[in-house]
Amino acid sequence: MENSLVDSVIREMEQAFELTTKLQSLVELGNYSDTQKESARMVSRELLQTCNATLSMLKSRRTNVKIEYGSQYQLAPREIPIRTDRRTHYPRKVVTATPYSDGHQWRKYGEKKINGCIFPRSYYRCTYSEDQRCEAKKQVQQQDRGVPSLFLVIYKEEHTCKPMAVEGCRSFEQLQLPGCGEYTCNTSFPLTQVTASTTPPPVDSFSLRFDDSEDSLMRTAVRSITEGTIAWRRNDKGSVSCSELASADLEFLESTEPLHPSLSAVHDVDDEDHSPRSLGLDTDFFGFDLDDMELFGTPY
DNA sequence: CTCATTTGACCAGC
DNA sequence: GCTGGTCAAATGAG
Repeated sequence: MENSLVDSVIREMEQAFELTTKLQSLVELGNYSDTQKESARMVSRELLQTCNATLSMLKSRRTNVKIEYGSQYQLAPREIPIRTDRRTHYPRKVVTATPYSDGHQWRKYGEKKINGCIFPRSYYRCTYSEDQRCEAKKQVQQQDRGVPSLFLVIYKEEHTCKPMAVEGCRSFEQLQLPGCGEYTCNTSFPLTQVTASTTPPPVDSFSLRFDDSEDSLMRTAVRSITEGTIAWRRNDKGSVSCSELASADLEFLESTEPLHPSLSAVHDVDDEDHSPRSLGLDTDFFGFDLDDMELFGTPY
């Protein structure tokens, strides 16, 4: 695809991304039943997922295309820093509600009843263990307690394979919240997915919402962003990307389990009309790292 | 027919 | 001998 056309499609998709986020906010604020809100949430998540997947594909294509000097849509390819996993120590223990959707493909090779546990332990190895000599393995064991069901996942050995795209899987750039635990976060967000095609309004605060699937309550933690904690980058086309948010201490206003699978990271902003709106990034947590007390998930 | 899962057998470490 | 991890034949789904 021609580079300028790719850029045009990217801008349209970014617009769709932003509009979906806006729609999501409107639904949350609107006078709808819980069922209607849940349905809307599901649809908007699907939309954001689709936008994100399309954007990822387009951007990866664009970076491979030589940008012609003087092109109408000349844009420096946005650098999307490839985050290396700091959790390189193995085995790595994770408690998650979604043990089977971690972005990799696994093949089960055994199951064992473990002493003192109600549920058996399942043993998986990477689907590409033979094809690509990938040594990655994991053990999955449902916890005896926990509603909804929680699973202890022990990862052994790092993936060395290059997995094929899995239908329905989200992009795997990780959104990490180092130091999470006791409902207090010291965040360092690689918010590379948050973009806005319009001139950015000033950012006033940053909030995290845990979408509690148990009682459908939205619990919010809000903390003002202090000087120097956020880096909004504008380019000469007026688009903006938030690349990093460092050292914003967050404390949750209400006690809630940190293990629920959905989290929204929302930047509350005021635009020129001083009407609040949000630039959002939703994340499905698929794990809670017991070793590092670290939440991680995938933005979409 | 192919491939993934299931499940009992086997093995190593303690 | 017990326990946890892996193997491999049987089974099932598509």
